[in-house]
Amino acid sequence: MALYQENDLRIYNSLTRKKESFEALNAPHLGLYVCGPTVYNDVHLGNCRTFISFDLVYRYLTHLGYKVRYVRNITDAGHLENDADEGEDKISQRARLEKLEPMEIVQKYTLGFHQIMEKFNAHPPTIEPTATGHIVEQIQMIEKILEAGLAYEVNGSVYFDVAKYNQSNDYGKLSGRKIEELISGTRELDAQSEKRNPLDFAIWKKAAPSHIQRWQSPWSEGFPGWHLECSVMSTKYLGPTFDIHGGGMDLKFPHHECEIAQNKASQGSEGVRYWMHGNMLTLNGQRMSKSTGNTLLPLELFTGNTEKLEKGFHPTVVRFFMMQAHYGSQLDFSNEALLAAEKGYHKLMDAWQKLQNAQAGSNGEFSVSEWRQRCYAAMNDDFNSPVLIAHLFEAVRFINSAEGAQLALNAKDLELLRQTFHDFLFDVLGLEEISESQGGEKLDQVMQVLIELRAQARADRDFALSDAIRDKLAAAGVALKDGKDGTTYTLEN
RNA sequence: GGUUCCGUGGCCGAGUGGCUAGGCAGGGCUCUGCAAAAGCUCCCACAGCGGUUCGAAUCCGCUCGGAACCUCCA
Repeated sequence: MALYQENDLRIYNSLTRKKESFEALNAPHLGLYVCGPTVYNDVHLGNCRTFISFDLVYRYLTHLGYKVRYVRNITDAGHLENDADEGEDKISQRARLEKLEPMEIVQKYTLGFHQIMEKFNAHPPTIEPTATGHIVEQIQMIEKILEAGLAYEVNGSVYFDVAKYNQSNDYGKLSGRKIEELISGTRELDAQSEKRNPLDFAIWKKAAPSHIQRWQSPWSEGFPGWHLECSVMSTKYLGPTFDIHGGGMDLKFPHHECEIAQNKASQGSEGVRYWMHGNMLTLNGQRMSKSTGNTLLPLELFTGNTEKLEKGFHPTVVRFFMMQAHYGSQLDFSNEALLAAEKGYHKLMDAWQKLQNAQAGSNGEFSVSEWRQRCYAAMNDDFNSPVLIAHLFEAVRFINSAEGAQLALNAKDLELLRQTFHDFLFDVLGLEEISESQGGEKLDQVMQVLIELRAQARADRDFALSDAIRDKLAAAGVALKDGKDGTTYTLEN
């Protein structure tokens, strides 16, 4: 029996605003779509949080035994900065600034994005389609929407007719908006616009003469609307109805709302059964955003090469920090919070080291099977990683309380504890052990020599010598810890 | 202005009606030659004001404060 059959996973569905029991459409197969980045710029930490959140989702679903097809797109077709008819798209703008071809920009920042996600130990999606690789399919979807009478062409551009769609559908159901309120909230439609209604959105845009990325279509030489690619690629790879669609909270409106409308208009079904939204990462209480410049780049964070931090942090520590908050909550980023997370991370990993070397004893108070159930219950409750981590720390306390290497567990329970701890720490949370010694085995051997010499000095009660060894090593960034089973060392990073 | 959400102990952050996570920091104790590490333990909080209830951080109302979205952004 697969794990997913014995676990009642509940997911907060943005569409219904409730936690719902998750039922896969075609178990064990499961379709997951996540909106990926627009690759015109370095990916910032806020972007990363969303992808790390959904990496947790992907990992847990996989752990439960689902065969997940995980699709995450790369937006590599330039889209306009705003709804104005003229203007330069972001990729072209960047290409001009860097004196590169648009596709060089795309390549450069796609590679950079992949490198960063790898550092965070985020699994790549199983399919990573690009918008420019699916122009034909996008044109086909536009044709279907036109056939359905829910779009209109003006001067080579095609717009989705939101008002008409809303006559028989509920535009705004995902984000809780009413079309009347949206209309009253918009500025007057300016005379230049080709749109019949300010809420209408472009699904094909005729390219201005200066626009570099352009494709031939039945309507004009131009480029697809931004919202279209996700509708097209999710249905192409996951089918007209699929399990989970994720993305950042900021994409709920209008992007995801438009996706629903496009799906319904082109195929009659809305496509997505469970909508999940990751919340924003804030910096100094404000959202990180490429356009406002309130950002922190992952590399700045890793190296500490920024005024916002005292020091650098290992990617897995940052990941741990993020895992200590629920994906649906806003998380504020600060130097202090990271320092606290770093210490907690080491405590967790030290316990894992001890657990690996632990030996079985006789059964005590700690019930591994009950504890294990609590770990699953935490994750089943809408991927509640902070509660899972709290449970892991319960196990840490138990592990640390052992006399010597022997735990108060029989061999079978010890193995179950080890296995469960490992599964959640590494497979589900996706944490990694920071390799302690960059010096590798050589350093380890040298350290063993020093530790033995110091142990001898202490046995001889030559504390001046033993303390000198300890102090000088500390000054060199190597901390000695005298435990019950001898001395170990850790390196400061 | 509209829509959504949040306000938890020194800090971060879970928790949707009673059983009051967890991490970091701080106090005490144990261990240790000393220190660190580790363990035990203490600090029992829920923006404010009303209301519902036998009982509320948790439900309702109001006030104050903050965030996201309503224009490209994860």
